[in-house]
Amino acid sequence: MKSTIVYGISMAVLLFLLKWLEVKYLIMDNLFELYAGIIAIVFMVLGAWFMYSLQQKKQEIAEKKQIIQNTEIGLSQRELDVLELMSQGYSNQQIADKLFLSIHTIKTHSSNLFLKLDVKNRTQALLKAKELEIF
Amino acid sequence: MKSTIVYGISMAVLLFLLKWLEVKYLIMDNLFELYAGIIAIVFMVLGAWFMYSLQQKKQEIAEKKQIIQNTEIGLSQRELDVLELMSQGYSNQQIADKLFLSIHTIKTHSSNLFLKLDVKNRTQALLKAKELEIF
DNA sequence: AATTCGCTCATACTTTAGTATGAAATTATC
DNA sequence: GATAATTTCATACTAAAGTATGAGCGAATT
Repeated sequence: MKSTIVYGISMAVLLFLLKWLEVKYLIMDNLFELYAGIIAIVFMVLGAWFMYSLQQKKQEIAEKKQIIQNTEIGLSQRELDVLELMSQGYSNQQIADKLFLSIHTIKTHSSNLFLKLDVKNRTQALLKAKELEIF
Repeated sequence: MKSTIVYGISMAVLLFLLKWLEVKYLIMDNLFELYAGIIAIVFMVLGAWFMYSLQQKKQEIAEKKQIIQNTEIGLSQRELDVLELMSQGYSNQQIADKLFLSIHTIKTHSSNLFLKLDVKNRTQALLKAKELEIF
């Protein structure tokens, strides 16, 4: 979508430049180097911009993947909350304090998400979350 | 260093193209669009290439940082061994089995590397190791 | 209305992790 | 060769993590 627009714009700019040159270069032949330089700069920027937008797309695709995998595993919202804090290195007690819950609740969510992720402890859960690109 | 060379080459290419054009465009005026297109393409590629090499440099700098920090923290070989297995989600007992050591030794190394990394538990150690890009 | 699901909390228990301390053997390092 | 750092193991302890089970509540679904 966006790349098509950019392509159209760049083509328009090129044609505009060429037409402008067609009119002018009979009068000022010696300024050709300047025009060539302008074209070079414009398209150098365009090239850089294309590279940039290409990587932006890569990121978007990666983010979409995350969402799909997130929903497929079937972690509930609270389980995701706990997993996120867990992945940041917090203890159960710290997670309980942050979420205003009892440590018992955190342990329940922990055990449940361990089952869903098919892991034995929080370290493995962290690795699995990273592997599945949940965050 | 490398960027200077690339800059020189690109300037040389530009000058070559311009000189070539100077000679030719008296004979074939109507092919100017072609030359402009060639310049555009060449510099588009150059722009993309610059963007690419710019990110390569970023990576190199990051990698150098890793090495410096690795050596500055001063983890011993055994501590690194334990940290590596720890970062792969293994329990102390499993690490002991893999390294043919007692679980007591693993705990000693663990405590020591926690002090050196300034962390409280293995989850935080894992994050720190990732942050410092030890592996 | 009944059922399912997610969230919460609790008790009781087992297992694992982590700390403190000491000590002996090995290996670098000066 | 003496000193310092590393590696290994041990005991004893505290703290945290993890499991099993049950139960109450509310919201959504059938």
